[in-house]
Amino acid sequence: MQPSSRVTIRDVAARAGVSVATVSKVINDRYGVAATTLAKVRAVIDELGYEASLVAQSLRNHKTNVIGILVADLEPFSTELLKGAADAIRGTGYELVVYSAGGRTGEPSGWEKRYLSRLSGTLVDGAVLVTPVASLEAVPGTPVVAVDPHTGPSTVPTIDSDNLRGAQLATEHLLELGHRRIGFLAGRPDLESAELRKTGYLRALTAAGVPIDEDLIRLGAYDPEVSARSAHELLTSADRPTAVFAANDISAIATVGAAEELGLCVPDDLSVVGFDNVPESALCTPPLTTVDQPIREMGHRAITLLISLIGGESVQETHITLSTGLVVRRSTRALDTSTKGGRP
Amino acid sequence: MQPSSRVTIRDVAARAGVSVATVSKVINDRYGVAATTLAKVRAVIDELGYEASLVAQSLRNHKTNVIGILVADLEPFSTELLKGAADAIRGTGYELVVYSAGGRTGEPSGWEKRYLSRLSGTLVDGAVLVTPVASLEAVPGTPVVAVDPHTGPSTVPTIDSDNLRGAQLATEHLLELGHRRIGFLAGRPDLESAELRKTGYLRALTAAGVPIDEDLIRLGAYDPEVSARSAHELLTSADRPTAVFAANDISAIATVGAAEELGLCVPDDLSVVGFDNVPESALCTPPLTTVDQPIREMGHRAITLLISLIGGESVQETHITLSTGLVVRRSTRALDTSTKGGRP
DNA sequence: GTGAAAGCGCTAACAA
DNA sequence: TTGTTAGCGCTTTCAC
Repeated sequence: MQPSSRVTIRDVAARAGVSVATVSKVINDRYGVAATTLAKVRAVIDELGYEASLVAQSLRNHKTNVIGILVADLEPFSTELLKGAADAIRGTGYELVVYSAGGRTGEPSGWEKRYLSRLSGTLVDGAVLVTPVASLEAVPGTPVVAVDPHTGPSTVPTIDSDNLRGAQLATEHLLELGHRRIGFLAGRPDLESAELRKTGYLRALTAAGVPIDEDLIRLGAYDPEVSARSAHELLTSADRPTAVFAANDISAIATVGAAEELGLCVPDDLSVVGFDNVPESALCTPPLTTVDQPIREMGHRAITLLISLIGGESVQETHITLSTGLVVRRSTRALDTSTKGGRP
Repeated sequence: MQPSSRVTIRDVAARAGVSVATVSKVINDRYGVAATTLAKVRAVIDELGYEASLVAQSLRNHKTNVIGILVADLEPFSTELLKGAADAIRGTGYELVVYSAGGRTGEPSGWEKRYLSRLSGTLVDGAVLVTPVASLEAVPGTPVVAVDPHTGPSTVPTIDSDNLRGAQLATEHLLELGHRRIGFLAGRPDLESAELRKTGYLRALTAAGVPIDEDLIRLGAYDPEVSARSAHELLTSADRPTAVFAANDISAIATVGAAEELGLCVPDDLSVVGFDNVPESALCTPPLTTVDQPIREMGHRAITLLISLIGGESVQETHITLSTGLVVRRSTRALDTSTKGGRP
């Protein structure tokens, strides 16, 4: 008597004394159902609390009105992006489902392709990929947008932020404050975005006529411990930098920590600029001057672009780069030449 | 020639010159396949880049190894919770998929039930519900855990945090600092958690022998504007409070803002305590003293509980309340009777 | 060791 | 207006 398993269209049909086809018509508001039948079927549906199985429907139809977002993991960057995506999806008639690979290592870049194949043509009408490496070629039949693909130019439509320009802004800011010995904590060398940040740093220095000092460039690897170690080396070196530009916020926070340990005061003794990957960067004491990535807007744009693609619209701009800006907070200061840090 | 639609098991079978049944056996590592056949099929699978359709599989099998999290919207609270859930899922063999209703209004509480029915028995083995109102009775056949169900005791297993105790802690903190006129910005009256916070406030006052002044209790409704207005009224009233406890962080931040507008300095002229719903509360200047909800841990516990339930383990504790703590930051201060705020 | 056939829950022709 | 039928992609007996 107790329906331990799910109520199916057949249960409804049997109870209402009609065929499953008729029930299907009722569910989908198709024409050709007598008013009395309609009412009866509706009543039974309510009575049984029937809901059509999304899975069976997707298997049959090939349109699902669901957009998938594939993220490598649910961490600050991706969750921030999700908020933007959620904003964008509102009122579009699409639903959003997020698939998290759970930060699994092991499969270097395979899971996104696997997942996409398993879902495409069935559960989702299109997908947004937020994964470290988006090397996949366009998947046949399923529109895809990659967000911040950390690898070089790809054939899939893309949303990213202007890492190059952001890094230039950061470096120029420090130069304008009078700094000449500016350290750089690099990101992960395998990520395109990290390389762009480095390029921006180098380019700004060169443009200002400041010679590149390789000793001022260390690996931060977006990792708190690696960054702390590198920052420590940097700050205890003979001719230490008076400012540091860190390729992401984790590195920047680690740098502030290292400075404090050495008794250096930020920003009085050392200026620090970070590059936002998470919205919480400002939590740092003192609040960090950072390059601001419009993470939420990236999520927003990814969804709108994808929806156009699904709709079959011919989109001209398929590689969108959103601009970054510098947010000056209390971790940078003009270089006071009288108390300058080098050669104490 | 170009397979515009997805590669199916039939394509593989045809190409390998075997039946679909054989391919299925290969995919699922079933016994009874000759080594040569196995190799050939595997080769074709690789060649064609075939992946089994998750949808078709779930329709057939009834175990999916997928856990669903249903959230009303992707906002700071839910995304924070997701991080905890993602932590918990790691290494369990389950995948996580998040369904967002996109903050749709209109359907007061219907969508969660609808979605759950549409997914259960098919796409997910169980679900975590993070929705304002979790009034649904246990769904037949699908284990469910509700997080922070804002409605009264329900039959479904539950994870929440100790709103009552947290509110008491906050109020006691202010009392210990010498405050007697303590304002309260209430949350949404329709939410159980908000009412508990109010009860905690009242109880602490009563326990301390401080009479309740209804004029000090205003509606904040978890809304920045409503809160700002109420805070303004509170702070411009004849005998204004020297401290305010706000039922959530949004209200608390609005209170600080209102105080600043009136030229009141926090914490010198007014102490403010908030109740965390998001991790960013500390961004406020000055950093807020808040009641800390272990949001991530709630997500974590929800998943582990759900997995036990799916596994059919008999779980004794199905209503778990995680403790809250007070985090004292720079928005509260002992009442200096010489500069006390009332009757200036 | 392999394949034909039934069926998961649903929809869309087409018949009746 | 209604029901019958075929089939979406897959798994699983059960013959061969």
